Amino acid sequence: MVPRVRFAPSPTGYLHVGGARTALFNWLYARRHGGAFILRIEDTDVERSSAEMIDGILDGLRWLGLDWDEGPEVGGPHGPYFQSERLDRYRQAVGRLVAEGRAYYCYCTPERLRREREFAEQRGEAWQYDRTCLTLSPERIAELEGGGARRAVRFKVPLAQTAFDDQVHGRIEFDASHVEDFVVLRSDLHPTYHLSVVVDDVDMGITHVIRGDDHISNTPKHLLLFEAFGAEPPVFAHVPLILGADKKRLSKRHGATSVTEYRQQGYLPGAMVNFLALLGWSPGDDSELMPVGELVVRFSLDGISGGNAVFDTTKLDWMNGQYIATLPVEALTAAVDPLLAAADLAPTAEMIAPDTSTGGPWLHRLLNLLRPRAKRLTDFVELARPFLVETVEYEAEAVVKHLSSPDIGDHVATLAAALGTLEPFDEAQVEAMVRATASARGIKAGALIHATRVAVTGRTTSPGIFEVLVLLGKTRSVARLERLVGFLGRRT
RNA sequence: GUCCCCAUCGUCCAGAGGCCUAGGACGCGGCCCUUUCAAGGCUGAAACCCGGGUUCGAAUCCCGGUGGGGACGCCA
Repeated sequence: MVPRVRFAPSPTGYLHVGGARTALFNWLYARRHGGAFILRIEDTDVERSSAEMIDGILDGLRWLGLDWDEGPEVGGPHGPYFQSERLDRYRQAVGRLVAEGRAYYCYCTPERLRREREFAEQRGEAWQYDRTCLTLSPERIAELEGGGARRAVRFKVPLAQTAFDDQVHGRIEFDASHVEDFVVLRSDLHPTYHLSVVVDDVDMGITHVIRGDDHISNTPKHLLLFEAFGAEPPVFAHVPLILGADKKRLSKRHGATSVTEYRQQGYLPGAMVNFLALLGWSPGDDSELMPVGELVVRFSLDGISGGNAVFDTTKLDWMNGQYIATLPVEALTAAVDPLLAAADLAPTAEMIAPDTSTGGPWLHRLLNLLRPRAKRLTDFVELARPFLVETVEYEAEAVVKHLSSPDIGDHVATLAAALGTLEPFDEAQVEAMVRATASARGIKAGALIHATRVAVTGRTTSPGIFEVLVLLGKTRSVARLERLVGFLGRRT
């Protein structure tokens, strides 16, 4: 049997990291077993759904690389994949339930039900629908209908014991007496969630339902509906929830919760996928860094753990750094380029021109130098700034820390002169010259190096200074050293 | 309140009766490398929620407690 799984988001918000992980698990399962990953939009709540949210969710999935086999934009044999376009189907299914006596019309007003619930809550009790409308006399019904009363449809929950073998929790049993006669069709003729999921899962031939833990208590309702429709229920796997640092359900107040935000913050989709996969799942050994292809091969439902997981971005940062470290330089350049442009640091044509003598475009060499120092793509902007501006700004701290010695200007001037005639201008030669100059002037190499760093980057920190000098090239390096000499001269 | 799920280092996971003196990763401390910052290497501190069972033997099985989470809508 070819597995068919689905991700069924409700477009009432952006793609949440919890939703993204649910989608990922479904996708991994489908790809692992050569099955189909179906995307279905649960937009039956017209009040809260919007086209903008749908686009956001689709974008988020695409960014993560979770492609769907059936669903919006790609279509498929079981469409439509928007629940808002399947209303007739739901009404038909409900009609069948009513005809078979498995469901009944309910004329109770939402106000009355709400009051009942509030009373019960005040008494510290749970309240279940009292089945008022199950036993209405034909006369009373005629009266209500004649009066134009709005009616919803409720499922008549049978006296039963429901049970299922959850793939992550094992056997879970529920007594249906704890389930009230829930509404399946609202008075505005829109189906409720419970009805539409089951109808669609049956229609779309879903074999495995992988969803959040919060749906465990809904499962009995769904099981009852599958039974009422005479359909075989799918296999269920309820994955634990993602919590914030305070162990509360992850929400806005914990910081970024949508994948779009993480994208904007400079995270790589591969890192995000790897990180999310490890939240609540493990391959069974100590593997951590697994590209998506490996995740696909190793994914299994029984590797999903039962407890909730705290979303800790510290580890995500580390993982992102690992992915940045190994990203092909072309891809890295493409990812960083728009960020540089946005910061008014757009690389020039010469910077990206192929350079056979040095093994690659100048920009590639720069990014490779910066790479181990970046945790997020956005870090590259500040890291690269000194290399992409014409004149660097000297940070006050750097000036105080490394340019206080009275003779430092002379030392730098000497170095500038020496480097100006250096040939070839490569790392070994530059290093030898810097050290020789320091030695000849009777100062520590470190002192000269620090001053040089301030001259060429304006900062106290940078990649290795010899690499930096070579990358900048002789002309620019010397010019920057000389400019510092001028700066110091003016200062004193 | 009722029902359900869960419970190993601060965090994410490994562990499915003896392999556990409880392993890995992030983070944190130290050391090394070193011109700075990173990266990298080595290393240290850090946990089986509590109480009863079962068993020759329990982190692993059972029961209870406690704690955390979830669900109880004409939301999904």
